[in-house]
Amino acid sequence: MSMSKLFKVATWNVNSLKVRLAQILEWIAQQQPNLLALQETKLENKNFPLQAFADLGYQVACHGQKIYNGVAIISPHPLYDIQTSLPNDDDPQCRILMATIQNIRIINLYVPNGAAVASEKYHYKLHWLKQMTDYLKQTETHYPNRIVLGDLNIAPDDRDVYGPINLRDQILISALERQAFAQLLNADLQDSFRIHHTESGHYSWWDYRLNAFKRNHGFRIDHILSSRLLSRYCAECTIDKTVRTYQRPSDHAPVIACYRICD
DNA sequence: ATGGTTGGCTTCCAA
Repeated sequence: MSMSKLFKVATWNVNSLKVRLAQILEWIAQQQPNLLALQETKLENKNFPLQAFADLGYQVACHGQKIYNGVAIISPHPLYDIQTSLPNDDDPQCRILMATIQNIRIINLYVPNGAAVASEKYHYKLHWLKQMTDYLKQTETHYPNRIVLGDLNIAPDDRDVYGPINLRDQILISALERQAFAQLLNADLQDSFRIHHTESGHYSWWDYRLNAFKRNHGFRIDHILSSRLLSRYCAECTIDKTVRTYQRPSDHAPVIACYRICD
């Protein structure tokens, strides 16, 4: 008889770790994830509150800068082979953090937002995604157990956005972005949320403006993608929408996936 | 109709 345990993985764009620290610590204490990937920490590594996480039994790998961006991986397990950029990449923006945990290669991404279709930032986003996709395809066979997660800043199809007709071809849902997302999935990755849910209306981000959360005007842009081998063991994937109702919330809610892995 | 909110350490930029 083979024994398995649940390995709980989460991703959360916290929009400033400093502002959200108490919420994050409380959430970890409640959820006890085996892995939490954070984006938009907006914090230099030297200012990361390591001790607060150590007090909960968690260790941290972080890759941050002042004002913008910043990613971190929080886990009770040892973190191996940490990488903070793609090979031969000189991008000064802190958007990538990779580590191996429990024999699973974890790739935490804060994909560029893109600002507006056809803008300079939009082209940077598409170029960035192309570089990442090429890397993921090149390294596909090295990591049969792989999870790519984070704020991917793309709503993959019309089920993932509140007003697909009115918002057609806007940022986060434009045809080229969706094409880039599909290319990313071609690197042996499956959308864990869509393994378990096929219906529309589930979102992970709601704009702070215009009562978007109250009206459920959201986008599903935060994702947990896993290699096909690992996807077979994905038991569930949910979005913790309650977090968005907290006082002074991040504009994103955490996405959680659980995998049955062998002892 | 193209609105308005949040975070950072700015006199605006990014989301």
